[in-house]
This record gives sequence, structure tokens and C-alpha cells, in this order.
Amino acid sequence: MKSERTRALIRDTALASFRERGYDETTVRLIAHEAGISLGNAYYYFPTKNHLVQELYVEVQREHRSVAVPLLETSDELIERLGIVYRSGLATLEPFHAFAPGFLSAAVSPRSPINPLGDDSTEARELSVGLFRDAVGGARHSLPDDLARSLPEVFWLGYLLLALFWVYDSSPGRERTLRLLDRGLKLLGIALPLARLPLLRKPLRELVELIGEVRA
Amino acid sequence: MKSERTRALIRDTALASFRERGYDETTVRLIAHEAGISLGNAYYYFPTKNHLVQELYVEVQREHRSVAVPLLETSDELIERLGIVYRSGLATLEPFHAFAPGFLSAAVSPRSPINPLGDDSTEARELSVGLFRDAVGGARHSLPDDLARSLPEVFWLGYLLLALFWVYDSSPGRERTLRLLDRGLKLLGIALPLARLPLLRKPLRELVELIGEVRA
DNA sequence: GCTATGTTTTGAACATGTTCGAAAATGAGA
DNA sequence: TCTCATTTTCGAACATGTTCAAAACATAGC
Repeated sequence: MKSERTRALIRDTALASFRERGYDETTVRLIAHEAGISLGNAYYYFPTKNHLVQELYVEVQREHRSVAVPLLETSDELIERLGIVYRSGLATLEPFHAFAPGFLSAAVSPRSPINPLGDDSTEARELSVGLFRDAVGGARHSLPDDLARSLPEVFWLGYLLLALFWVYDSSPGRERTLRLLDRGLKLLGIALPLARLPLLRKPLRELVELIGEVRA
Repeated sequence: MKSERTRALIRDTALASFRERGYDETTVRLIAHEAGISLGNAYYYFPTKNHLVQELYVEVQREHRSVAVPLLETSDELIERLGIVYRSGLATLEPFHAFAPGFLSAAVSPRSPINPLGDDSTEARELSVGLFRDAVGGARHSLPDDLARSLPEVFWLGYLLLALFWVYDSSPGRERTLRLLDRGLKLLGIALPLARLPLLRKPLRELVELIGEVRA
């Protein structure tokens, strides 16, 4: 019974510290100390420091969702809708940019509990993929059905890559990432209709399917 | 004078251990012990465990180069030549696949001494990028000059992404990665000539330039 | 051979994530 | 209220990468 309160206390303390100090500087000892509990006790509730980061991920994805969903009402054009999701995503991440390297290197390992593709991240991932499903689903377009079905996963993976670029982006205001996004979307807007050309269609479909299989 | 011998001893011991045990299981204490020196002494020669990994990278790139260069003699077709470089690269990496997650998470942080985009990695990177310069330079093609000049860097980045996919690939014999490569190359073979279409040319050039700027 | 200077080597120390056995608190049933 | 099993809490311990002051060694100049 006390259980739930202690757990929440640890969680909240940890998240506050991650937001303030980032991944590396947030030690489990520090969390425990700030929460007024012992080191061992923190590990009674969370098997790993990274499991605490997982909580942060879910919170951030919820935040993204709450910003993006209303904005999606404003357009039914696929590229515009993608732009909305990507841009609001980057905006949500921005406060973490200074700490991004720490989080990245903890998250990138396939077996890490906070790897976005891993089982432990299902909740956060579904929140995020869902956004891309909304973006594609609510758009008028004339894409082949099989392609349209694979696209949300592919766009979500594109989001991970964009975030990777963003981590490395030291330009002021992350203008480089934003420009990459603009140009990528523009090119996509031109190239996507070409997907109906018989010549391109088959290899593109095969490629897209394979990419959709990344997590497996 | 003794200096050089000790340094080489540490280096060789470390590389052997990385090849055998991977990144995580190779502790600096273990290296020191196997080399018959003290822990502190290892740090006298290499400021960081990762600086030892850097030595491994250079060796692996040299290996890749020595395999790929002769193979490049066999074709002057761009896509084929790219295939040669990519495939021989994956083959060179294969013995490390089991340990790849450890290396990846140490390498991915922008400020890590073994980040492929960082200053410390210049030697290994130049070896690798050079291979793509060879592949593009020695091929007959009819691409706009500015594009052709940016392509090696872009293809090299593509190589990093392919390697990222490869790390996550648990399929037997890495067949998934090889299929992704095949299909990507096929699509590239079809799509690249389209780069001359006036409509696609400008946005593509802008995108390619931006991507070439990743490390900056 | 001896001393002074610079190089190389050592091992103890630190902070970190994590584990674990034991102590303390809790609460259900008598 | 007391007992005892369960849940919760604690803090010492471990292995790791890294730092550092001091010891050991080598050598040049006398």
C-alpha cells in the first residue's frame, strides 16, 4: 500500500532530475537522496536506472501526442500532416537537446530497456507510431493500399533517424534539422506520387516492407 | 624508448581481447593483466578505453580497404561498385556482430572518442570515405557534377546507417541486411537517373548537401 | 660511480550502476 | 494486543572506468 506512494515518489523525483540534469548527471544515489530514501530501495521499485528513463519516455510521448493531435485537425494533406507530427515532435524533444547524447547512448543498444524498438518500450512506441497512423490515416492520398499500410511504421522509423540527426545538430535553434525536415518533406511530396509508376512500385514496396521489419 | 614497445603490447593485447570478447567483457584491468602491466600503466599510454577501440577501428578499416580495392577493378558500373564496397564492408564487420551492441553504444555519443563522425576518428573515417570516393570516382555515370561530388560522403553515411541496421539484424547470416542492401541498390539504380529531372534535381541537391553536412 | 632530471610504472582511491542479505515496518488473523 | 508472514527498507559490497601521487627506473653529465 505504501508501495504505490514510494514508487510514485521515486518516479517523480527521477523524472524531475532527468529534465534538469539529464541522464549522466542523474545518479541513482542522487535520486534516492532527493527522494529521501535509500539507494537499495530505489532498486526495489525499478530494476534499472533505464527503467526510470522509460517512464520519462512515456511522459514525453504523451506530451507530443497532446500537442500534435489538435494540430492535425487543421489539414488533410499527407505531407502537411507529417510535417505537423515531425515538427511538434522535435519541439517536444528540444528541452532535452543538451542531454541527448547521454540518453542516446543508453537507448541505442538493442537489448537496452529503453531501446525504442524493444519490448520494454512498447507503450511509448505505440503512442508515437499511433501519431503517424493518424497522420496517414486522416489524409487524402492516392497511394496503393499495401504501401499506405506500411507507411506509418516507416515514417516513425524516419522520425527516429530525424531524432538521431537532431542529436548531432549543433546549429542554433536546430535550424539544420528543421531544414533537413523541410527539404525531405518537399522531396517526398514530389517523389511519393511516383510510387505509382510500375517501374518503381515493386522495388519500393519490397524496400518499405523490409524497413517495416526492423523490429523483429 | 621502452615506451613504444609497451604501447604496442597494450594495443595488441587490447585488440586481441576486443576481437575475442567484445567491448563490454574487455575490461581495462583485464587488458593490463594479460599484458603483464599495471592498470595505471595502461592509462599512461591510452587516455581512455575508447582510445583503444579507436585502434581497432583503424585496423578494421584497413582490412576493409585491402579487400575492396582489388574487387573494384572488376566493374565500372556505379551501382555494382557501391555493392562491392558495401558488401565487403559488411563481411569485414561480421566477426563483430555478436559484440556490436557494446561497440555501438560506446560509439554513438557525439562526443565519444570513437564516434565515427568525430575528430578522433579522422584516420579511420578517411580510410572508409576514401573507398566510396574510389567507387564513385572510378565509375562511368552521367550525374551532375555537384551531385557526384557530394555522393561519396552521402554513401558513406548510408554505410553507417546500413551498419546500424546490421547491428539490429538477428536474421541468420544477416540475410535481412543483405536483402535491404540489394533492394536499396536496385532502387537507387532506377531512381538515381531521375536526379536529372529538373523537378527533382534542385530539392535533391539541397537535401544531399545538407546530409553531407552532418559532421560540422 | 654518482647525482639530477625526466620517463615509466605502480597501486590505492573515487564515483558509478547494480546485487544481496539482513533489518525494520506492516498488517492479517488469533 | 500479540504473532508471524509478507512487504519494504537499508547499507555494505562488488566490478567498472578513470585519476593521481608517489615509487621505480633510466639516462645524461660529471
